[in-house]
Amino acid sequence: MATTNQPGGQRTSGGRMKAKSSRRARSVRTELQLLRAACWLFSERGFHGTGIRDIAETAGVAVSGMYYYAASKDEMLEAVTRRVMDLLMSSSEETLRDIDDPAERLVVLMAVHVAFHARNPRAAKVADHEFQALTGDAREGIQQLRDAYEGVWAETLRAGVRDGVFQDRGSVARLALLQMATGIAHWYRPDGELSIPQLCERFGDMALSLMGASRAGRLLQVHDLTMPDPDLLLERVELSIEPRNEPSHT
Amino acid sequence: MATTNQPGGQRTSGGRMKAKSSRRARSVRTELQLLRAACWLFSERGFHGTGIRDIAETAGVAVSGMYYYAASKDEMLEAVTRRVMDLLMSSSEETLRDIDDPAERLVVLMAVHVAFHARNPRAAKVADHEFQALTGDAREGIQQLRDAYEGVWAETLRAGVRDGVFQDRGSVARLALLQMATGIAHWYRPDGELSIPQLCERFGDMALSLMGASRAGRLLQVHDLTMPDPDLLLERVELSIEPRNEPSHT
DNA sequence: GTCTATATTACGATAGAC
DNA sequence: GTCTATCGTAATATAGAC
Repeated sequence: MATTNQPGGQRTSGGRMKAKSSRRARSVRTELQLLRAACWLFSERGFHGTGIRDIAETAGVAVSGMYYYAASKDEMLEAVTRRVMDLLMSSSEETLRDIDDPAERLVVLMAVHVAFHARNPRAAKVADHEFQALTGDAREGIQQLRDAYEGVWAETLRAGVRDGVFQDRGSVARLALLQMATGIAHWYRPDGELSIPQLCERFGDMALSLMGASRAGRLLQVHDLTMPDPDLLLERVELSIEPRNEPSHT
Repeated sequence: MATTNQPGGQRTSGGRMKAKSSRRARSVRTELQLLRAACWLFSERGFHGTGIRDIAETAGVAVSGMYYYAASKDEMLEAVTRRVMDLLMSSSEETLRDIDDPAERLVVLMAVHVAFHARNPRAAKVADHEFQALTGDAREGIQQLRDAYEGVWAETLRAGVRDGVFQDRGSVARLALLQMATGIAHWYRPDGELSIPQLCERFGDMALSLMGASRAGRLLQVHDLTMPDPDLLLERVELSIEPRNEPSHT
């Protein structure tokens, strides 16, 4: 997860802010603080509602210092969003590995999605709502990531319908499932009535209910299925740029 | 729905932009065009991403002409949002009148919510996502309307749980139900696979499934219940400020 | 790597003529 | 009621010293 920090080291990137052709090394710490500040502020005030002065001040650097790490405000938004989508995708695929049963795949997908959104609400909100402020290639790239992620859900639902485990509720079902879980980023609080594992189970149950999941004429519940280990799950959805506390600079 | 337009007429307001102590009358047509332009642009680019020049140009008036109708950009956002919440609330209450059964109340609430969001996606997006750009009293006022609306849902679910018709899934269920239907504003297209009445029925079924709605040991479906007349429903959710087509000025 | 200082444009809002 | 013209500020981004 940590990037190399050797002088002159070429980073292959893929989610990080663009490497300029500079001979100097970059401070990993500063880069992280900038992304965290951007993540926090974009989620709190929106992309257009956030000024580069706000980001720089929150991160504790001068405005021009920011431009050593990112070529523009847009690039910071892209960096935050791409990290979210990358981790969401990779943690899903990793957790789905070796699971074939459609019902189990659905509750796993839901558990990853729920855990991610509860654990990284700020970053998730940015990726879900602010990414549309991007334009051109950046937006297209993010859109492809989103499509790929939704594709995994679509395949899982289709397989379940084919096997007769799920009712066929069309693509509407996928959109409804994703939307209801994504909303968690807006209201989840660590001191709420449910812990993250409990939230995963409840949303798993709701997903199975919503798809009318049944086997041998009996309705399925999460309780009947094998769930991923909660600790492992929480570890997999850990995102480094999620702001840990309200920044004191503000 | 139409406001009086007599010179010097005092408007009691309640959702409209503030009446200044002006002796001149206001053009209802211009006011509507301004709100429509604001609605369109706020939904497309976000509140902070929209300039007053954009709004004025789209509405076909000079920038200063706008300020004859609204004291600030904030006030326009408040006006749009308040109209959304007012209509959502009033159409729900009207359609719920004389319906006591919790399961029927749930599918009616869902039908109104779905129809509203499919029919007025731009306005709904503004009310759902941009209202947080408001500050102070304006924000508090809108928040109260939202709380009141969610309260109707909460009561309905609680009654259903009390009667043993719904499973108890806590407040999480309410949030999930609202969220999944609200998402319609993001993806619904009039030329999609489902018409609005069909969408209402499908979401009604999903809501019943999600709540595990059953009576006499048999799972409930919308098909088993009385639904409001689709035409009447669509008429009730008609919002005057929803932009009808993409503005040509842009 | 990070800073101070500044260029340049866009923003929200207003004054005052008609 | 709607316009043209403009004010003052804040925005993004860059130049160049250290």
